[in-house]
Amino acid sequence: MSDKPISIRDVAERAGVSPGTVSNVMNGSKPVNPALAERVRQAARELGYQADRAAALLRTGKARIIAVLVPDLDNPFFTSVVSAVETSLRDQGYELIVASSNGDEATEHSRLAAMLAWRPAGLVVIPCSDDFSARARIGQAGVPYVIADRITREPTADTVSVDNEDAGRIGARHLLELGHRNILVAASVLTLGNIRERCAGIGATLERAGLPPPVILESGGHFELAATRLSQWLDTNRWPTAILALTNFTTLGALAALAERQIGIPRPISLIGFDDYAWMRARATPLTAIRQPVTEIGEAIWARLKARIDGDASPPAHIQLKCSLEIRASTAAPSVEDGISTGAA
Amino acid sequence: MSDKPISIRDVAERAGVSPGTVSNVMNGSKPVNPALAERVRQAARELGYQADRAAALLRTGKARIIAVLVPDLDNPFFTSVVSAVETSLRDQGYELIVASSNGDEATEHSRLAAMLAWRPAGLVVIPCSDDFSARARIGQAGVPYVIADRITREPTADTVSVDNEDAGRIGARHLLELGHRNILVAASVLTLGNIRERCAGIGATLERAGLPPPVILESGGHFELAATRLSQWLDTNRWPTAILALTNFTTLGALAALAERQIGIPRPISLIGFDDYAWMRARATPLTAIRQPVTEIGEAIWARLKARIDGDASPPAHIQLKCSLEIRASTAAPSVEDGISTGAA
DNA sequence: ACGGTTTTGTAAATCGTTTTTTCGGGACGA
DNA sequence: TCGTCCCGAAAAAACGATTTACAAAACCGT
Repeated sequence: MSDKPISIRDVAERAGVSPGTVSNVMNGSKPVNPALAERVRQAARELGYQADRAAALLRTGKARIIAVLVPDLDNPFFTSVVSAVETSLRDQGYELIVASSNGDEATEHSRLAAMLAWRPAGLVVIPCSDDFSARARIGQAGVPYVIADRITREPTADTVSVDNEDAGRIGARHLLELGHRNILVAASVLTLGNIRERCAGIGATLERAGLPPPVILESGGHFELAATRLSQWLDTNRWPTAILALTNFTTLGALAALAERQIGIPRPISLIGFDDYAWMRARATPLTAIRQPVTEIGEAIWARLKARIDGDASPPAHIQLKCSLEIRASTAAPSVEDGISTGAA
Repeated sequence: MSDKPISIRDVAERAGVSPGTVSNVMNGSKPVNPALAERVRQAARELGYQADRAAALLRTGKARIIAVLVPDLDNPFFTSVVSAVETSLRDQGYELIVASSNGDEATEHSRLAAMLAWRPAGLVVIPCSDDFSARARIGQAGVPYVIADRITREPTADTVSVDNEDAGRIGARHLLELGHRNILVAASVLTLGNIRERCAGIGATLERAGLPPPVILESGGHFELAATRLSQWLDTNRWPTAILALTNFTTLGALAALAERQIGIPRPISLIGFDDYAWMRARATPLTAIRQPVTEIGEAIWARLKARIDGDASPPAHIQLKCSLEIRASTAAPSVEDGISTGAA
């Protein structure tokens, strides 16, 4: 419709001042006469002036943009983190640009490069693999960044994640207290540090109770894969009395496998899910779940990133938030014939 | 680390050419001597040059940015659309900036204004209400845009949505064929055009079968609200033989209400869900569902938007994609005492 | 009243790219 | 051989905001 977007010049002309003054009024970088300022604001309002952010960015070199790179935009955990970050940013005049690496390292590199070309003020990345090789590229660009979720103690960068070992511990402890001794851990992919840490937490808890390490089934990244792997496993092994899922997709995989075989929950098999979504509650037997505090994760990411953007130069922080156990109906003491009915640990 | 990002000048100097030539090599806007071009490319590679997109944007006036505004980044339907769009954009050198209006009209306005300040090449918006008042603002900015999902035949803009009436019809027809005569429709909010259209499709189908209009329960936007409203309704009314949910949240609400009361599915109550997610399948009784083709929606949005960006000036198109019915175990003929066991329509 | 300091707004430089214009040399025709 | 045309590359202008440098005016104390 309107062919020419209105520039600062138009506003200046209308208010009878110079462009520089308009800029000062809008950003408050220099004091200006209140009367003039009002005239400028008036003119800006009348024309519907919106500063061209590209021009501002070019001059100042700092965009009010935060780039977020996640492995998968269809995974509700990742999107909920994005959502939480977006909520935090919103009021502070920042914009969010997102991209998905699709779990692919090459894509991760190229998407990262593309986003960095905008010279964003900050970067949030959930890497798609453990050795986050794109790190070098970020460092070179000199952009403040926070690594979330997957990598927990990168020495050169801030990280925000949950306390994965503890998450494993609380799940394992709960099952142990119920009397379970034969636990199957449904892990997604063991090449991911956070998954390994969750396993470690489980293993340590079992060991302290004088039990052998748990059976860990690496069931893959997506739902379908997890479902078939778990199905196969159940068909070829003696059933456990409990399954402990380590991601939301493996939780779904376990549910699917159990449902397909018409295996009851919590008997003969108890199930602990990971993450906490509405669909876990909207069931005949609501799922006991290890809840990650997604909102707090988002807030922590933004708090850290904002501090860095504002010049904080303290050594890299490694924030770990605690998961909580939401106890519901999908876990119970094992049936007598299955469980070794010694009391709780 | 490296304090100064490398500019086109650095590349030009290293290759012994002028900045303009470098630009021509990179964008292919003008032919250059192959030997020179290679030297330039070499230099660019060595320095790791990445054009500053802000500067490019300032000059050309068109950013390779697509802005997406959705009502809620925690609703998997919206994020799956975002994801599908992102996938389509990725290879074409566009970036995605997202914002959530949180279902709030004021926020919708302000977020929209903020995003438009980047002068994006295109805009995708899922409005948070029917009378999409922010439309004027977009028109003024002269940015090509596509309205998705909620508004189906805005006269002045391209729209992409599903064929909501048909979605209602296929759900109703399925239930009718099974013999259901007492159907509860779990709508979210009737102020939304797409929901009203789905209801209309259901109503029309029932009417054609000589049946009275269905009971429509407006159960609200989030899961919790839907769950309590449905619970209350079930406690105070005679039970239907089937529930037809019109959004993924109301599907969850219905599941929760039924589970809480230990009401069986599909008997005494059948349930049709809306959208199709893994959690609908990973159940003892997998859910019959009306599936929206999210990937196709995303692709259609991008196709339309890309055409507009490239100058297509044809009259506004209103693309409607068909939903499909995924028949699973949650629907069955009503029990004899409940259903009027006349054959299918 | 005067010199000096502090405000207050303007003019101009600047950011890094793209694009238009200019320029120089080689090719071609007469 | 000279003039013209053409081509490829360099030079310069432009984009729109911010910011520095600067000029003018106001203000201060002695």
